[in-house]
Amino acid sequence: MTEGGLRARKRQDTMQRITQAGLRLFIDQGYEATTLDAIAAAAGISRRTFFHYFKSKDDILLSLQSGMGQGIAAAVRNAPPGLRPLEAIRRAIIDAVAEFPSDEMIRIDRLMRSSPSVQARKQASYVEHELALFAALRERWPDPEQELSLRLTALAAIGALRLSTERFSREGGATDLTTLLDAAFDALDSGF
Amino acid sequence: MTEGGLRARKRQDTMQRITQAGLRLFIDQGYEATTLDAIAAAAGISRRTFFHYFKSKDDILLSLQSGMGQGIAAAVRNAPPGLRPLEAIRRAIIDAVAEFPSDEMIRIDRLMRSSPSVQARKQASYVEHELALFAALRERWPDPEQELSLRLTALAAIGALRLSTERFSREGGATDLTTLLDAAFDALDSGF
DNA sequence: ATTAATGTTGCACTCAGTGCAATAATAATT
DNA sequence: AATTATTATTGCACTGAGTGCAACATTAAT
Repeated sequence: MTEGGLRARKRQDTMQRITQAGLRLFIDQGYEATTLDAIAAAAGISRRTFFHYFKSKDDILLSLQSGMGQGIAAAVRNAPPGLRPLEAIRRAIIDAVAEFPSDEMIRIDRLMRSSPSVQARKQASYVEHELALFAALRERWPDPEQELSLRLTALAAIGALRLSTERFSREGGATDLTTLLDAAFDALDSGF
Repeated sequence: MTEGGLRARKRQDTMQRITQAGLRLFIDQGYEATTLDAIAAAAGISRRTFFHYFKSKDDILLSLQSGMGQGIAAAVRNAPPGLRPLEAIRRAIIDAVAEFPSDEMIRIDRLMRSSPSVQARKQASYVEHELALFAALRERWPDPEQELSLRLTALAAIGALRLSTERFSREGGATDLTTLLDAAFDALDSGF
């Protein structure tokens, strides 16, 4: 899985340095107040090089959340038979979420809330998650008649994830994220 | 309702000039290729003054869609008794959407899709709509036990609106928006 | 008519992001 | 091991969005 090339290793290393330098500066000085020059300097690269690793300043934060959509979709694809879609998604999401350390999640979410543009792009990334999940659902339960329903299921499920994580980090982790997710999916189960 | 003051009238006038000039330029040259200088010049104001009317270039497009959330929420607040929340919302949304001329809606949506940052902020504005709708639902059906369910109802309903309008403009208006909305709400009615 | 409040503008500035061309580092080839 | 081809890094110069400030103009209030 891990490419042994020197290039790949260096690249991974640099990317991590950027992310860590960015996070530390964001936490210390605030997101908007942190310039790309500062991040690049702290990461030991030039300002210009930064843009070979990230397309924008926002992407530093966004990248930390980006793997989740694919993870959920993959888990749904491999869901055991006999489950309703919503139940398969519920398990996939709860598993995927368990990967992330709570305190980091809270810190990142706090940062995201501090910048309107990041906040907006975060919402857009949820839509990406919806689409990835929907694609997985179509493969697993192929039925042209039910496509709209599946699309809405994906929307509601990612929405449940969004509400739960939002409340989780707003409360500073007071309630267990799994508990919040269970409550949300129970509510979805009982319909509108 | 209409303030007779000269200031207010001038202000409204200028705002409209900006919006129209912006739209025309966006359509002609593309969103990204249109600079604020060009818009300001076309609207007969200075670049600096533009920022007294809009907080950003994105807001020109966003403002065209901004009234809807409040409209839906207001309609829900005044919904006739005896309706389930979802049914009240369905009617409110269908009414609100009927206000907007189809072709303009399609043109604006096309523009929004051309710019990642606008696209992102559009998703964020849907979240605002969700919250406005949720606030209205809480007033109309106050029940602390059901808050989560109402929050998810708002989420799913605005989601249905999002999917429907998205498909509507992607197809260039091939299917009537009301038809798409009815299908989406029917799907929501039958649960997951 | 005078004063107070608000709107408009220009200027100078910061910062994000991009294209380009030169240079340096790694990989592939013989 | 030396050479050649790829790919990464950097500096430079530029565009364009957005902000603070102070001067000036316009509308409103007295």
